[in-house]
Amino acid sequence: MTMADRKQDTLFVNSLAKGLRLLEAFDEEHQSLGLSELAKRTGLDKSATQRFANTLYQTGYLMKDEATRRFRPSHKFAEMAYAYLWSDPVVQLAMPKLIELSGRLGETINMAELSGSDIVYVARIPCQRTTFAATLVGRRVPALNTSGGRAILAMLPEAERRACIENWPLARFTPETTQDRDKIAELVEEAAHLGYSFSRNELILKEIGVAAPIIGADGRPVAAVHCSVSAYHWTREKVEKDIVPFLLDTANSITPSLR
Amino acid sequence: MTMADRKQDTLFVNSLAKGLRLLEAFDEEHQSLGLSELAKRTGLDKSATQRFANTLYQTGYLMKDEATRRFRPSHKFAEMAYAYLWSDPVVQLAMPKLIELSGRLGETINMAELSGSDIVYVARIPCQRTTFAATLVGRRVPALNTSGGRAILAMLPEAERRACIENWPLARFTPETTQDRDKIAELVEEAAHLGYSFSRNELILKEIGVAAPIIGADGRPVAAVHCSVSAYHWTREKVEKDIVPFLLDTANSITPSLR
DNA sequence: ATACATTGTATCGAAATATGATACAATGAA
DNA sequence: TTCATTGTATCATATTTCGATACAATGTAT
Repeated sequence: MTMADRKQDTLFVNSLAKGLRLLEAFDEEHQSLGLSELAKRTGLDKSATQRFANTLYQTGYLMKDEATRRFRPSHKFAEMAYAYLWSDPVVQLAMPKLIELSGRLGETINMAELSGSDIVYVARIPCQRTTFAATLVGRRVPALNTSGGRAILAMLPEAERRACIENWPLARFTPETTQDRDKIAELVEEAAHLGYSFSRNELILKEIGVAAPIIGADGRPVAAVHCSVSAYHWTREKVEKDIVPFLLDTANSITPSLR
Repeated sequence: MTMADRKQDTLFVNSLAKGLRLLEAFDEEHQSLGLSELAKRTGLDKSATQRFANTLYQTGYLMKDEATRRFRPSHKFAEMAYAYLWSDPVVQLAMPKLIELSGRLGETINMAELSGSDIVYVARIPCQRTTFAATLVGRRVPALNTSGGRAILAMLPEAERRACIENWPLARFTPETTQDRDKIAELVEEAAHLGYSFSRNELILKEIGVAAPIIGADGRPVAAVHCSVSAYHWTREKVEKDIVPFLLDTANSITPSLR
């Protein structure tokens, strides 16, 4: 449905959608925004931006630095995450098992769910050496560039898999981030055979990632458990020996039933 | 500003505010909601609820189970948390230090910020034995019922402190949750002297909590670092000896500068 | 299987609400 | 100081939302 169609749709409240656009204007590069920057980023005119920003401020979604007049996301953003995490049966099931895995391995454990062409981290148990961005829930990363995403992809039917690999966006995080779709196809193929996916230097240099898919009750992959270790201390062989068995075990034990 | 005043305010977009009410309708007791339940909880009529829910669905904020027609929060909720956490200078500063502390103590570490009369957990590093709700970012708990909240309160000026203790809401999580405001005043007083706050059985039975405040550049408390341990393995004395020094050290090292 | 209550979906005229142009104020840079 | 930029306030207009109503689908009790 295009924007024009929505204009006609009497069940679509444009004012709400526009207001939500303001919330989405805040990201890594835009931690705080002034009114005119907000207008630019949302494509709304000055007056509309003013009204929506004010509304979000009054309702507590945005904070306002009275000195600079700039807006920033508020706690409410974090509270919303709670509502989501609490409601997600996979998270409920997984959490204790992820903690256990983290205790056993002593390394960073993540869980991510597929959201469109990205994965979204929904659980993170950091350890020393974990980079800041990798400690925060809700981060979105293109699925094709992560072991987690590729582990999930590997469990999809052949045709679907292929289409995703062709069309989904790629990003570049390090000089080594895989940009070649044929190479990604290979990696996914490999993951389909092994039952887990391996990555190196994709998001951060000298980082090794292993991920195993979590399969839903309908047989489709819903998420991935992911372990991230330093290439200074680990080799692929050592990971396969000391991490993969536990990782697979954990992932397999998290199989959500139909409600 | 009351609802009636807002009606007059041309800078307040009611449609946006109403839409946001739907998002807030989801909490611990309401993981998924049907249209009429949503209407009941938000106080909107059937048609309005229909339009707003549909809009939130179209924009990806709510998921819809096509079988049951019930709505649920989506990943977007978690992504918003990322925007917030990323933008918060205290979180940025604190995260690595919290991880270090967790590594050193081997116990659950949290950080919470004051939000009105509640504290909101913005960072959580769980360990074995951590209960599910205590692993999720964004949880809101009445400040008076937590060591974290009381540690923050203790750093406020006398008069302000007193007013909060008189007026802020209390909840009951266990039979032992402190309900007596005089007792709470005592505990806050103690925290003001010691520089940290101690709790027992407040949120969960057999849980001991210690919390130390983080002071902002303006001298006012902005957050608290919190450590939670089992009363089966720990006593107050042992906590004071083996945990408090490190906790205070960590909290003190997180002092955000003015931008 | 049938009737009934409940919940969700679709439509539309009326009117309240958001619109966005504009003017003004405040800030900060030259 | 002047000028450019950003934020704030106001208002007539018509676009949007409103909410009553009718209809469809679901599930429950008889």
